Amino acid sequence: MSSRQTPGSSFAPQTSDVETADQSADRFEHEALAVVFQVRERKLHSLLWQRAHEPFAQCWALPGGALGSTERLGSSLGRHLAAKVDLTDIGFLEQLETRSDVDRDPRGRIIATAYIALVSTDLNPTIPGDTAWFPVDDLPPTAFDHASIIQSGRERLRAKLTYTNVAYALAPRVFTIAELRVVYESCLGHTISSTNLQRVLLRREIIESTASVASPSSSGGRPATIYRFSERTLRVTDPFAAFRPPARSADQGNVARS
Amino acid sequence: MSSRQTPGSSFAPQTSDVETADQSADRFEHEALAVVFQVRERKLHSLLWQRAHEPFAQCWALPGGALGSTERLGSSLGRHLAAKVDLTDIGFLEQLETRSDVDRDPRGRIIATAYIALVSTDLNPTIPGDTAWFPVDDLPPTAFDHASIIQSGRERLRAKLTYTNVAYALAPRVFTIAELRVVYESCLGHTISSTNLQRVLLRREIIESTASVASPSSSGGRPATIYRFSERTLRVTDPFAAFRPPARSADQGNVARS
DNA sequence: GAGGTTTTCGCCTATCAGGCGAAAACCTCG
DNA sequence: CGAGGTTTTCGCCTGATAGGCGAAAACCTC
Repeated sequence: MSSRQTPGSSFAPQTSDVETADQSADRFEHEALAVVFQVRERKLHSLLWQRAHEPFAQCWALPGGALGSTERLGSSLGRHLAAKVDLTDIGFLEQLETRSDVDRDPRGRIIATAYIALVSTDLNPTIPGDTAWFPVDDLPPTAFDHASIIQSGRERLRAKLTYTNVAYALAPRVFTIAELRVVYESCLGHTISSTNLQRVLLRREIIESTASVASPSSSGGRPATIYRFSERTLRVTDPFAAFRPPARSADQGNVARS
Repeated sequence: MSSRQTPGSSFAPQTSDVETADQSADRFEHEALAVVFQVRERKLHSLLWQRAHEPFAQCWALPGGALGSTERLGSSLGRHLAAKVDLTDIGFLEQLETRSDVDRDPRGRIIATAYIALVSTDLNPTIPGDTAWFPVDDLPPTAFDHASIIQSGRERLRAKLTYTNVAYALAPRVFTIAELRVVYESCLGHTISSTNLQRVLLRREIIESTASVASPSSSGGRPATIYRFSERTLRVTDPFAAFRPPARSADQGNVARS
């Protein structure tokens, strides 16, 4: 995460000035990669693609591809994903990090910018024969630095679940608390109580109940209320950060005053 | 922050396969940029560099430079910074984001990866004549998309101050609460009480008191205790995220169904 | 020593996460 | 149709944390 370093060592100032960087600039191949997350069978999965040739033949790699000269990284990734998966809509796409290690690719110098993509649990896109979903806790042999990128993605997702409403992109449009609980548990990697999940998300106004209730399953039990996300765009709902700005100006009358 | 987009539109699947991306790959110039933050005179400043030639002549730009073929982005940035500023040590350097807009640079296609660099308040590096510190709230005309990058950096810094100990890279090695307060207020953009600042940082064990006290200033007043940061590497001290793992200290709460 | 200044500490409150158990609302089986 | 089981939902409680306010501490100058 925190890529620290010690530039204390004196770098030899180069003769080339930034102003004249265009004289004979190095150029690099650049690829966009996607860590596509989806919760399947109570586990967080990532979409991988099996390489046919060297290097890393038979190993599994993140989907993505080379950046074209007329496109941005985001749309390049959308293009490559569309060519591989019939994902009509990816609920969330966010830049993760850029890897520039000189030897990260044996074929040569290729810089990679990774994105996080989230797919709703109610989608099951048809994928080519050389791609598959893998539980992030049980990955096959992976190519390049992709395992490390997936790990970065997991941590980012985990953190964002706790202080934003990103889960809207992982959960179906409507859901019960029990269903949403599976999504959160799969991503966070530990159990959470549905009681607390409901309370926190309702208090933060991340989710809201609809009028309808779920048809009770054959196992009996009280039918669950159907909920939906109040907003389907990323919102930071961080009621917990310290050092908040001073209390607002004259606030509107609070009702509950027992 | 949240780079959303709508990949719902159907991308035309391209004929080129990822496997054969090396047939005639596009190559791009790549530059590393630094948003160098320092608190000076109670305001958050950023180090900028005035361009002499077109495009954006006379405008101010982020320091940085072209990536070389044998270096990673991080060390490339260290090299360019060392050539421009005599910063013996930058306390913190973290990748921010990569900009790939096709027309972000009129000279041609240049991809830029921005970093955040933090400089301690007790340093006053000598800088070349064409560089200067500017308050981030009062920036001069800026070049390219650099103003927007600075904005991203501010938000990242602001967020990280509230749930990590990054402030160690902005504050001097030892300090009083009053001095540290200036750092926090400058970055956060609003006043905070020194009482609360001290309590929160002590409880989180981000800072610790030393034996010594400050020599009282001429204005009188009780001499302040000298504090230091307990650690000088990034640590997330987020006592506030929701959905924490169950309190069991014995077993790690895995998703194993109860 | 009196008065002013700055820091530090204790007391208090509000808010939030989270545990626990009871009540609600459904099922199936006898 | 009622008893017992299941799942969801809600209320009550606790503990931890952010933060406001004021008093006490520790220094200065006059």
